[in-house]
Formats: sequence, structure tokens, C-alpha cells
Amino acid sequence: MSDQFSSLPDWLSRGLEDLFPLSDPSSLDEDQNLFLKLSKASKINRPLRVKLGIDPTGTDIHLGHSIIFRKLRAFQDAGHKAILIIGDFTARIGDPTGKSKTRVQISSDEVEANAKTYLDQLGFNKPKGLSLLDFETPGRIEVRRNSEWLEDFDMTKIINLLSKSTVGQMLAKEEFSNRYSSGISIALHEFLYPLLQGYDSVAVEADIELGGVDQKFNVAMGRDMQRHFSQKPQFGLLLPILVGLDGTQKMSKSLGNTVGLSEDSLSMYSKLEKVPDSQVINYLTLLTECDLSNLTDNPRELQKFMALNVTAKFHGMSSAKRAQSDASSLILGSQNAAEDVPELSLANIKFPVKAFLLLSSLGLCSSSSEARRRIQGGGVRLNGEKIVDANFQFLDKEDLVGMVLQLGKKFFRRLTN
RNA sequence: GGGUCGGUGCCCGAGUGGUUAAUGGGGGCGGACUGUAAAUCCGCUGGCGCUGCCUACGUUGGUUCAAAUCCAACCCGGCCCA
Repeated sequence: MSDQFSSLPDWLSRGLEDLFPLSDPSSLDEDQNLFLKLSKASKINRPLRVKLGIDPTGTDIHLGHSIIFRKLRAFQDAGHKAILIIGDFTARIGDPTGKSKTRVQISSDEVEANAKTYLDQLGFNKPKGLSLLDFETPGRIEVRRNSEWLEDFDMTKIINLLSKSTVGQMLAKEEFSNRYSSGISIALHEFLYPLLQGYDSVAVEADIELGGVDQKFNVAMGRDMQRHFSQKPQFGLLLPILVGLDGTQKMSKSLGNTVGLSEDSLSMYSKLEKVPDSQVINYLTLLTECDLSNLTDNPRELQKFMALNVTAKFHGMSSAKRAQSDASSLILGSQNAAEDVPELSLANIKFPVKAFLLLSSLGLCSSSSEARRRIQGGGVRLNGEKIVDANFQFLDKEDLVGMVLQLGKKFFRRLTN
């Protein structure tokens, strides 16, 4: 698979799923041959404009999202310019991709708030060494909001845009055709989404657009739109969808199989070291720069190696190593050997308190019924000792301070004042 | 707009007047086992300071001692026709 990208530099081809147009490397047309385009860009010192659009519909970015940002970062590091489009307008329509029903439209206030947390997670205020994107080096990033050009589209423009595509084209999109043939409704405005995303490419004059494989249609639409508006069509670069912690489905918040970028190092490490074997190499490929040629063939060691290196990308190597040793101490029940267990304050708890109420008050369980269930299920421990009675009364805060509270296998918190 | 079928818990889907917080499957969570894996087995899977109470089968109203189940209107979706 990687031979088809063999003319491309390693930083670009690593983990790449699809590239179009993909022509034979001997082509002399720089609009057909990405390698040529790259070398010409560096020759005339014109950084390429590499577009990535995100819809600020949620608040948490997870590892699945990160692979595409990492690729964008690789372009930045190679001297190109990241064009990060905050889809503040399109977020209000909702990309039909992957959803079986029409997405709920969200308010512009929410969109703004989400956009801000996205930028924070991408490292807006962090040094480039620890951030996902390089916000530091001048000229390497341009953050745009698509409301800039979409907000005041009038009917004439909309009709013009609509006339550039056809029903047949839309129904060729897998998502639409699946829904259509299985009798799930498609609202007409959903057809607008690919067109608008395509128009974004026109607005920012993208040379390249990055996307997940599920974005193929939309990215291709960008090429169509650019042609219609007399621009050179962009290259489309598609990255694989990261499989989530369950090892089968894509990583997605609604499936609850994610690792969030802002998670503490212990949680991150703990989750990663139990990623199913089938995905470990994949994680290494997509989430690190580790050399893949000399890996141990012990699957357990490989998991740990991967978990360590991925955690290090976000927390630094020393913190990742501490997470690794803490994780094994905790699992062995030696709570005191662990140095870096995330803390949880008991400040808001009124004593005496029953065990189940403690869990729900701390926000660790979404309801007191759930808290009871978890205790009855035997999954809650204090310093390694199972809590058996949901109604057990803790009389005084001091009895709990300093202890490690464990929920299930991988969640640990040290209780503090 | 007309005809017709349908809307049940996270998802799929049974139930067509009363042992129904609602069969079954999937998913999820927890436990045993293990490599903190997979496979397997077992338990849990609406809410509430919970031996009890409350809210739930698209919405609202009605019939009835009793409604997811019957009736009416409305809302939403599929298909066929226009």
C-alpha cells in the first residue's frame, strides 16, 4: 500500500490512506503529481496552503482526531501553511457523514465556546514542542471561520452553488445512498453541506485538503468547486479513521471508546496499554513517529511501548514513564508506591456520607442508582479493598483523605481535602 | 395532497387490556480467568439518601377498577400515487 505513495517523503506518506489525484509519479503536471507540487513549492519558496476543516460541534478532541492534526503539523514542520477552518457556520447545518439521522443544529454561542476549547486542545497557548499544531512559528497557520464567507450567502449564490452538483452525484455518496436505500430520511439542506465545505476550499484557495477517509466525497467536492470557480483543484489527502479502544469501531465520543487529548497521563496510559493487539501497530503508526522496523514481538511489551510513546506525545516522556510505573503499582494494589495519581477533592462532600452518595456527589457516577449498582457489582475499591455495602457510612473526611479510590480496572483517584 | 405501513429503554426488536421497570438480542459496565488482551463463564444495565416511592412504550386528551396495548386528534418517518 505504501508503494503507491513511494515518491512522497516519509513524513507525508506515513499512515496515509488515500491520495488523489494519484497519477503515475513520472507525470510532469504539477497539478497531477503531488511530489512535483511539493518540490516546486520549495523551489519558488511558496508554502502550500493546506486546508483542514473542523466542525466545533463537541468539546473534546480525542486521539482519533489527532492523527489528522498530526499530519497537518507535519506539513507545518515541512514549511507549509496550515489553514485551519473552524466550521462555525457549517456546524450549524451538521455534516451528514456517519450519522444516521439529521444532526441537531446548535446555537452560535455554543459553536463559539466549542471553537475556543478546540483551539486550546490543539495547543493554542502551548509551546510547539507540546502542542499538536504549531501556533508559534510566524506564517505557519491561518485560522479562519467559514462564517466569514458563508454567513451572507444570498439566494443567488446559493442557487449558483446548488447548480454545480446533481442529485445523482449526491446519491453517489455512500452515506446518502445508504440512507436513501434503507429508507432513512435525508433532509434537503444536508445536500448543502458538501457544497459548502467544497466552497471553503475556494474561499481559502487551498492547495491540499486533509480529511478522514469518510471525507472523500466532500474533499472531492472541493476540487469540483474550485474548478467551477476557475481555481486549480486541490489535492485530497485522506487519513484513516482510528479504531477506538474497543478495537472494532471508530473512535468516537458517542461510542465511549476514546482517549481524550486533555486526559491526565495516568488515565491516558492506562487506557492505551489495554488497546487490543490488533490495533497496537496501527496506533504506533498513526500516533507516533516511532521506528516500526525493530519492534518486540511480545504483544504485552508492545502495548506498553505504544502506550508509553503515545502518552509521551502529550505529556512528555518523564511524565509518561511515571504513568507507566504508577499504573503497574496500582494494579498490583500497592497504592502507596504510585506517585502521580490524579487527585480528587472531597471539599464539597458533607460527612457523614454513605458510599454510594460519595460516588455520585463526586461526579464519578451519573446517578446514585448507578453508584449503588457499581458498588454492588464489586467494582469499587478503596486502597485496593472492595467496598461491599453501598450504604456504608464514612463518618469523617480524614478517614478518606490520602486513600486511592478505584472504579473498575482503570480509573484511580487519590482523595484529598 | 391521497393511500398505506410504522414510531417501545443506548440500539435492534417482542409484547395488542391486568403477575410489566416492560421477553430476547446487541452494545455498555462490573466480577472470575488472562497479558489490565482475546475467547469463555457469571452478574448488572430508568430515577430517587432505595425494605419503599416516582417517572416511563411519539404528543395530548378520552374509555376503563386497570392502558405500551382500545378510541380520537395531532406530530414525526418509510413506501406507493400525485
